[in-house]
Amino acid sequence: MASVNKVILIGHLGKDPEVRHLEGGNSVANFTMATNEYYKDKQGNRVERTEWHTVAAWRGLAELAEKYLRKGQQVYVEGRIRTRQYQDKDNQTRYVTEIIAEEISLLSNRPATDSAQPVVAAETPTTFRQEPELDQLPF
Amino acid sequence: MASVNKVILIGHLGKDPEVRHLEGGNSVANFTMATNEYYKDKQGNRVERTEWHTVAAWRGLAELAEKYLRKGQQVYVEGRIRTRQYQDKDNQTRYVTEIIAEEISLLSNRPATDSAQPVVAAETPTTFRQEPELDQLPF
Amino acid sequence: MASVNKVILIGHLGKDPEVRHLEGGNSVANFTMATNEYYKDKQGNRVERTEWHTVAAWRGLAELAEKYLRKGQQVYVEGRIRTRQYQDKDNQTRYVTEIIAEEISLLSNRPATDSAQPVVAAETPTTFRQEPELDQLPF
Amino acid sequence: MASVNKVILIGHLGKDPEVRHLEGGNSVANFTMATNEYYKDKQGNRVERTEWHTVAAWRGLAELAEKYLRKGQQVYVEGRIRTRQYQDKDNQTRYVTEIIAEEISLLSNRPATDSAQPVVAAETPTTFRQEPELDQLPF
DNA sequence: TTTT
DNA sequence: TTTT
Repeated sequence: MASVNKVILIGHLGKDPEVRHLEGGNSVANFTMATNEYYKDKQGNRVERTEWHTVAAWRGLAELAEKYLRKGQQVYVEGRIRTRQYQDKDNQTRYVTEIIAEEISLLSNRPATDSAQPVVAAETPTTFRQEPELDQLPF
Repeated sequence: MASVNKVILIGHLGKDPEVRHLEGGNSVANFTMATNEYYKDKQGNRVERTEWHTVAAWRGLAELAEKYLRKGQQVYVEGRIRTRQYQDKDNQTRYVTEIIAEEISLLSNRPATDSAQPVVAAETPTTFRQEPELDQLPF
Repeated sequence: MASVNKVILIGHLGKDPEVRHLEGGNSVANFTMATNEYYKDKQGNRVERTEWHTVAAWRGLAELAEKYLRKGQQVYVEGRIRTRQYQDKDNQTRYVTEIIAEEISLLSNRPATDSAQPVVAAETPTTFRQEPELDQLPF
Repeated sequence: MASVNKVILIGHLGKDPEVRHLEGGNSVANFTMATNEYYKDKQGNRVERTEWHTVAAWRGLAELAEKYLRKGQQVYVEGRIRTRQYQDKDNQTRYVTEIIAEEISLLSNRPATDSAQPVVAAETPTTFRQEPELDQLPF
């Protein structure tokens, strides 16, 4: 029977997306997002913990991410968890967990202070969805 | 800026889907789903409350709902809330709130006792997504 | 077996919360939230549709809503769908669907232009959860 | 402003939960869950990919997980992503990503074939929530 | 590396 | 009745 693997994040981009164009014609944009948790320590002091998420946007979403996302923006990301394994330089198996984005929405328009111009014009679309891939079609 | 309107339901179908074919070529399947809440009343007794949800699946999803969903099945539905208004027979404005399905997954294969044959063959797809409509494309 | 009834909304408040104090000591805050959908009509024009959601926050969340939420703010609301029935003035049964809030987060600090002072100080908490009720405890 | 870090999984347990009792009185249950994706490869063949998720349930949820969860059961898990770093035996920094469970619901009652008796009696609660911790209280 |  |  079916399963569900869904992630919903709201946070700020830690850096501008980095886009790579792969052999075979695919492209992927990677960026990081911060979410914050707060708790009180044993002395009752407010403590903040930042969780950093690595997001990967493929194909059409990669291009939209490259065009519209900038460091510091507040975004909503919906996607799924994927853990890849690879061999490190010592030939040991390592794992990296990423969020594969399926939908990205802009929640704020404010770019990072070191980004020059306003990112998004007023009439710009603010929700982007991954076009359905073969692997999302019923079969 | 963007907004989000998302519903996630897991429950059992209250009846087989009813499909209507609209003028203009569109079709829509309607069914109901029950979710349950439990609480303790003031005497400490366990009380169960059933919430009934009306789900509408359009176009391609309507056909899949008609084909694969049966009363009693446990399903996962992801969608959005939509409230429509209409005039009742006394010409008063009334409102009805529905869940517009965007994804439906089968979590159990058990049909209602009054449904004759097994609903889903082993090799049947168990997750269905609405094909993207014009209103889901970035523009 | 268990069921799930979950709603996630991101949108702007249509009005300040209205708080009622019920006999029995309970309080409830009601407010509306807008979410927007876009689609292209048959002529290819961009059309916007606004969906209005009625949110109810009970007890502790009611007080936090009253204190921190204002018309125009962008908020994240997580909750569940509840449809109540009541008798209208002609003694006919009517239904109203609400979102019972379980978590509310402030995504923007900007109050409506007609709200006088800044709503939230820098050090203000920005995520509020409903304290667990009897009906949320395992039993 | 606030952020959101939410994960929703539906899948089957890969093994019985393993519970550790930590110094300081805390306990944690770890288990794995599988979710499946399907896609068609370039030859048009149906391919299945299994994603394995590591779930950690703390304190009260750990005890409930130990008592009610078994290999093979279908569960709904709601939680948040957490990546921890640690030093491996070669003193290199490594990362591991887990889902910290906040709610667990039983969707099926079927234990793994190698588990002896039925896991859950008919009247057993089937939804478990983490009791709110200090770090979940508004402050 | 974000944000308040 | 919100927002861009």
